[in-house]
Amino acid sequence: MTYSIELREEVKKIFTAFLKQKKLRKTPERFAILDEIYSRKDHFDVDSLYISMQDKNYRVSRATVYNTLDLLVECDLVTRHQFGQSQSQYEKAFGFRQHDHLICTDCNKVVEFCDPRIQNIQNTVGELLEFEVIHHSLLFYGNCIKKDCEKKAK
Amino acid sequence: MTYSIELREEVKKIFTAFLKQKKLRKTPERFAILDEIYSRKDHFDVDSLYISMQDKNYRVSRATVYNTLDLLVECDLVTRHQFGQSQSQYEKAFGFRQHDHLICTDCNKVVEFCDPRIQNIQNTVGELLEFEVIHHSLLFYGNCIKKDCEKKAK
DNA sequence: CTCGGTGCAAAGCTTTTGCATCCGC
DNA sequence: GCGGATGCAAAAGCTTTGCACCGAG
Repeated sequence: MTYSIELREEVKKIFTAFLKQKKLRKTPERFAILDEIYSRKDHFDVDSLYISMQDKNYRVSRATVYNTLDLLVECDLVTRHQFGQSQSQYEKAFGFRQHDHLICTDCNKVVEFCDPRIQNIQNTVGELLEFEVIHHSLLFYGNCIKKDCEKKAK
Repeated sequence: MTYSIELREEVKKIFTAFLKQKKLRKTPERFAILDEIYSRKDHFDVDSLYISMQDKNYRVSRATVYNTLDLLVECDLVTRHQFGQSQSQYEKAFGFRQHDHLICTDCNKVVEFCDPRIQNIQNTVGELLEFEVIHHSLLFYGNCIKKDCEKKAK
């Protein structure tokens, strides 16, 4: 759909502007990684992103993936999450409304939700404790009820 | 203060009951680790806990610390947090009201706060998405305003 | 006495770093 | 052409695992 293509063009412009402002180079690797991320629907970890790119015969090193992800997080095109304990999860962040996550501790499924009341809490807390809150992370952990939840074997 | 001692006794009873129920052994190491955790005021990571115990001439291995922490998390006497990206942070969890955290991205200071409205959100979301929410983690990231915040050198 | 728990060190995994080469500017 | 960026592999950090020995039940 054209919407998606327009979005990806806009995202490229934002990244280009960011790189220019930071006096960094517009390398093909950086844009290939950005493109791959925005072609994905969901959360992903570094390794699956890396492997996807290998599969498409676009050879980038893990080091470059990590490096580029840092830049994309810095310019708010990508969000970093810490759902489990081990590796970081990432997610595209532009053009999608802010949301939080519900994690099933049995099947590890991640479901998104959105509740405007979080903003109120953020405002209250920031004011009360004299903090300027930039962003937040709200995770609910629990179990799917009557859903296709299959407990993962340990 | 006596309160604290009573609390620690109660915590030991809970852990003992948990171990019994799970048919696990009540080893001195396990209780030494529990005791060390409940003598601490704040959040801590595995390594600082390990070092504290070495300093007090109580020799436990890192493996035992990890193992015991897993048990303590399982029986809800300890909470595991993922504030940054690297290692897990832990915190005693019994006898202290549930709270969430505000993290300064400049100086890494962690401040606690408590807002009952989170419970409402949890209820709504759980009902709406048919999840049984067991626990949550709400993190606000931002900067201290007019406080003793010193940007950490990179 | 049994077998779960511990300590130690080695292995595992994710992420970072060093260095030679490459290429955007 | 210069200096930043990449790729590769090696190193670093946190956590887990394997194995022999120890000690709680």
